[in-house]
Amino acid sequence: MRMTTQGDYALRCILAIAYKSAKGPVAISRIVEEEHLPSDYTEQLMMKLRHGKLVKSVRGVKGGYLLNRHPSRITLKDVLEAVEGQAFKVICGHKNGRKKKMCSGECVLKGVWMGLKRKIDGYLENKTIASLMK
Amino acid sequence: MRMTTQGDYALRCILAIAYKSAKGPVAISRIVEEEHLPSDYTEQLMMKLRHGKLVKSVRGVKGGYLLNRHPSRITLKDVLEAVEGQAFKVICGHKNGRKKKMCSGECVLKGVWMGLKRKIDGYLENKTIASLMK
DNA sequence: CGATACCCGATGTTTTTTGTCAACTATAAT
DNA sequence: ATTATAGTTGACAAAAAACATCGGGTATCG
Repeated sequence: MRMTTQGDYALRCILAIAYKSAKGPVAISRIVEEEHLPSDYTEQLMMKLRHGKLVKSVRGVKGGYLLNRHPSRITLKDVLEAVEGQAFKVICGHKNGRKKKMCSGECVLKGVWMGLKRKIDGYLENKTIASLMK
Repeated sequence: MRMTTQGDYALRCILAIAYKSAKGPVAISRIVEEEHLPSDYTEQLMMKLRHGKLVKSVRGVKGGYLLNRHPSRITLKDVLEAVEGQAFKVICGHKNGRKKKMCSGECVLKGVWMGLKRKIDGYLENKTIASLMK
């Protein structure tokens, strides 16, 4: 099990915007410089955050990104889901010949993994961008 | 964030051995058939479990694997660490030009990720093979 | 000795993750 | 209006991780 840099990057971006958007939109170029992130990749992530309604964009000169709601109403889970689909993906199953066969109800492990997922989701739901800013 | 099939497979194997080793060692061939796992790959995983001292092997005809300690003393974390190094790997950092620069102390996110790691490890430490057998 | 089953290193394939590129559109400032 | 800035979009490429296979070994039982 491992985390992805995607999630880490996305959180850095959101956090940077939360801190610096008081006087207008924050441009990707600025985030990228200050956080030392790969610029085109970051752009993609910002797109996902926008599609996930976590940020809104302003185009043109002086443009950039703003948070779409108050930092206290954006959880880490929201951010990770926006860029990764799910904060934690359970892949419980095995190959049976050629086709993948997912676990059925009787599978003990499925329960374990889902329990873990709940734990992880719970942790991430209870941390907001605002809570990281203190 | 996602889990790996490796971890899932390894747990299935350990569980299968726990259930079936009463009358002697359990062969990989048997586990592989009953659990529908890829056989050579499973062999690799069993090797890792052996190096991690979770199982012991018996060679030759009628050979196979046995648990190296009581199911109640093998946690899921033990198993995952044996095959994956760490149950949950934190990759907190970013590229700065060419060289990777890891987070320093001031990094807020590092704390978040480490907190999550603790949560995950805790969950996995508190589940034993025995507890899955009920 | 022969059949079984673990041992082990090397190699190959697939998928996911990470990163790059180029052409486009909207906006502000001049 | 023109130009520079900055987001939009989709396709592509590289790297890493995960998943899997292969082949030649060694130990043990019958």
